[in-house]
Amino acid sequence: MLGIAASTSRIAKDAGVAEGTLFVYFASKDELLSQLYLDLKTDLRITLTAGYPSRANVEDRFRHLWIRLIEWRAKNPEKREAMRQLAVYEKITEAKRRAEDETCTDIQGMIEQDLRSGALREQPVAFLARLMEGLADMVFEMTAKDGGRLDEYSRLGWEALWGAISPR
Amino acid sequence: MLGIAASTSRIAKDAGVAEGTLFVYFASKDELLSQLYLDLKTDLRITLTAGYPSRANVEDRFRHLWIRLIEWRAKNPEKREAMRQLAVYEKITEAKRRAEDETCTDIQGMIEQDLRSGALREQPVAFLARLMEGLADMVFEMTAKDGGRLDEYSRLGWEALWGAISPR
Amino acid sequence: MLGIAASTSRIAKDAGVAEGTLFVYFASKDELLSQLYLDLKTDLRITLTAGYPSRANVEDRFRHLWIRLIEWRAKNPEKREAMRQLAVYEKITEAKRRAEDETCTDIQGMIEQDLRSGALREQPVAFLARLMEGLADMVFEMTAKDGGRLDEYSRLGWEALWGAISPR
Amino acid sequence: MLGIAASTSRIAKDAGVAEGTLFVYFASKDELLSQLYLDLKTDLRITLTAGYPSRANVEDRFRHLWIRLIEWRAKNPEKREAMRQLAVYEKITEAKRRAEDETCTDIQGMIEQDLRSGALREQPVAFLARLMEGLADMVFEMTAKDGGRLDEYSRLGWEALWGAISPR
DNA sequence: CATGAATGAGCATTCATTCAT
DNA sequence: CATGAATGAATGCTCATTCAT
Repeated sequence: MLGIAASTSRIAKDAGVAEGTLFVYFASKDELLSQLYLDLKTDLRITLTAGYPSRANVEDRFRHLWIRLIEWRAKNPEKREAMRQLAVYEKITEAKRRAEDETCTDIQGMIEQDLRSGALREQPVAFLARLMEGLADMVFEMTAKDGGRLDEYSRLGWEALWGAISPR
Repeated sequence: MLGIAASTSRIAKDAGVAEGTLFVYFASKDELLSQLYLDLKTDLRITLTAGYPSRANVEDRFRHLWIRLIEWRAKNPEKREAMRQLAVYEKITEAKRRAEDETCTDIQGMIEQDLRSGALREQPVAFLARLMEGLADMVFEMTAKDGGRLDEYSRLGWEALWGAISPR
Repeated sequence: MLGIAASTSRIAKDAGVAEGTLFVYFASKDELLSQLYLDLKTDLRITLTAGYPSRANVEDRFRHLWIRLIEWRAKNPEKREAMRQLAVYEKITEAKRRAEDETCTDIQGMIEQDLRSGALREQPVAFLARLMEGLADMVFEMTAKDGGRLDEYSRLGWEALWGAISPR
Repeated sequence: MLGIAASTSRIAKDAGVAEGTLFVYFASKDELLSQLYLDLKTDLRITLTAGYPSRANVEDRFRHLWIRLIEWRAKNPEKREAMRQLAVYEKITEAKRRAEDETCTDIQGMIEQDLRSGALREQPVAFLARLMEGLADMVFEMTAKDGGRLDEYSRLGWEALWGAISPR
């Protein structure tokens, strides 16, 4: 497992190194988890950004981000689970702040124009970013409960997202 | 702290009882946490339901729920933090299922009519409930970061929520 | 279970009294166990003594004791198990000493004459008593392993016993 | 103490290692106790076997085993006490089975011929092995009570043993 | 006397971290 | 730098014992 619960010995074994080696590179387990969190976030950001249709209209551009986000989670359930656990782990606050800064900077560049032009409801970028995450969470939770139908819930999530961020 | 991370000895001390006393009432720590989760959820549900304006239009009725939800969290930050941690704790699944059932049944009664009449976008009740929760999370996270301005973010959250659940 | 491992709460429940009541009658668990040990030993001694054929020859008299002993164990496996556990429990030494005194006094009366007349090999009564116990243990262990055949092993045990205590 | 009653922290302290170190080598306390039991049994078997006079007559050969057994116990009272406690501990059954198999295989080789030739009364090897053990127990118990005189009781024990296993 | 809720010392076990090699 | 054996503080849990009712 990639989560907090994994012991350092387990992590070391999975990584194919000795237990002590971990502490050559990370001063503590929390530092290791911080780095893991940052890596996961970077991995996700790269995925979202790749092939971003800069020239499309705002709805299509957001739909692109949404679809990529759903795909990434569908393909990397264990990474998502790890992120979910790390997100509520208090001892890596600094890493979370940095990760959010980076995510926001990324998205900021993509939508600055839209916010100014009124194509999106006025709102903080961080709020918008979290909204996407939260809705994606829901999509997968609902899917897990029903035992399938990801497409259906993905569409539902998109509608909620677009309704929430677009102007009336 | 009221969260998972708290050791039994810490919980006992906070509760003003001996460590062993905990296990007189709960067979295990997980059972204790399950009960805590159910209690917190019930506490919240009662708050939301109190004074519900059954006769108002759907938007006003939802705004009531939203405002109550924000108020509850503002007044009980430690309860909210506990719920957040418990929500990602896997060993109390059964308790979570029951809690959700109860929440959904509650809300179901309130909005069944609206879903049928088209006053709300068609969507699972569970989805809608989680959406409210998720948005409330965001409101407080943003507030915490900015160091205040709850009113502002509460309004922003409400707009996103209403945009997400009402028909276009 | 009647053994040491049983908790006081379990013992109390089995006895149909409240947990606290135990300590009205016994100052501590060890005292309770001591009394249990003495009671078990007395129970056994009574069984052995009942119907003792005082007038028979020494071999028949011992065979009587042996058969009774085997029967008691066969009928009361849980009592025997309790005694076995108590026998290696260090904190009830005093009770064990007393129990042995009583057992020996009993047997002493039965065989004093035989030891003096040379009908039995010269040996301490305690030794002889323990020999019977030890051989009975063996009989049941072997039987348990083989899954039956108590008669067979009982006969084997008797032969060993008689060989061990009778003069050459 | 080397027995079951000893806590892991006590065992660790006696062994001169940290508490955690114990669990590097043994998955659980029961595994530790199992290994301890096997080691003790092996230690004893080696002692008994060393210098066994294969060519002597059956009585002398058995007397050799008996004397060695008494000597081992006299020299290693704490080992004997540990074995006595472990013998009634149910959670190491597998270890006990293996230990007995090994002991019996050992003795079997020594006396197979004698059983067949009628130089020994017909009986299971396990029975015979336990008989020796039980008698040795008695010898030491009696000695402990009287405060000495091991020689005297050892002789008495031997006579009982030989009477019990040799043909009439 | 009888009760049983409350206690807290004690237990086996885990695991992040250290350090001699 | 890399290793992995050793560490010991911390954890969830048990249970003999106490004591107010």
